[in-house]
Amino acid sequence: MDKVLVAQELRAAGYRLTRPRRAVLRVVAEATCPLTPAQVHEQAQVRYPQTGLVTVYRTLELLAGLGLVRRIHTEEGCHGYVPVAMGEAGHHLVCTSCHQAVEFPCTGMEEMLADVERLTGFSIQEHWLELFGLCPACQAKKEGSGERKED
Amino acid sequence: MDKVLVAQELRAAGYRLTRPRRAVLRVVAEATCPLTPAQVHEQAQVRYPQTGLVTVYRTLELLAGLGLVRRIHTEEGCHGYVPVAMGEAGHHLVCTSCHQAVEFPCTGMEEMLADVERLTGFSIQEHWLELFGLCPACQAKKEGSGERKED
DNA sequence: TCGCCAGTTGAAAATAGTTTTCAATTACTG
DNA sequence: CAGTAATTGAAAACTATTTTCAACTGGCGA
Repeated sequence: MDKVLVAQELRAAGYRLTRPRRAVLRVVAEATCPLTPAQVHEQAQVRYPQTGLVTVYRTLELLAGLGLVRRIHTEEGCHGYVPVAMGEAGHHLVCTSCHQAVEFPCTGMEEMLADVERLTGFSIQEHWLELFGLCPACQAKKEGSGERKED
Repeated sequence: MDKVLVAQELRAAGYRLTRPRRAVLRVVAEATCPLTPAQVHEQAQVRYPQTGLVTVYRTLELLAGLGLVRRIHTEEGCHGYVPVAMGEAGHHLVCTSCHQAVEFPCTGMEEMLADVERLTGFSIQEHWLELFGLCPACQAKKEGSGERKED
């Protein structure tokens, strides 16, 4: 998700492009794993030190409402935000060791949903799939350094 | 999930079977949709009025640790608990109108996971799939009474 | 360019959710 | 039935989030 584009969308929706918003925007856009509001705040202050935590909350809510970032729930840290590109279609694959999150090609989901609709009579509106596992780097790390670490 | 069996497992794990625990146990066992700690507390007080909220938290944590109830995250209400039977394998299908949650037959998940592992190099440990939609009853309700309601 | 002014901000206070502390209570054992 | 350690509830402590409000500022029009 390009930060400039996001900024334009903000403007287009009639919101001002302020310094703290820029900072928050950029932090989330560059995130590679879900960030809590507190983490976003900390990062945002690197770019614009006066940034207040309250503004971070407000901005994240705003961006989420516009669909420019995605709010997700994870086991540790209940509220997390990721760039839309990462959260699109409600899928993500999270490394349980380094916490990086990546998108993944999701094959066969349509059929599965159709099956479930057929079998249960529900009409499905949305789905949300999270996979947890070890990324290639962390797998290598564990094998390399003696199996012992459990994070 | 049979409440009696859960009670036995608790005992087997070396914990006492107290009145407030019984109450919490039973409430969660009979739940048909995810309950927040506060909701569990409210329900538990019907069965044992002195039940304290603190004990509810402690008991839910205990039961979750033993794998007797499952802690899940939903959009509204971040922490929710459901009977294991309902949360097994990390799937559930929730009605966005009446909030009932049901299990569903999950076809093709194995292959999908295998595909994702092949394509990303991750080794997947766990998955978690939530589907949101309208149950048959709520679909009928909406059609019947003039399309207007949005919950 | 300058000034206006509604949208936006940060600090502090308020609220909500969860955990810790601790003395009193209670389920289980003998 | 008594002893005792696990468990409890109330209150206090924390943490996360939202609201309030006076001060500030981005972007428009002159």
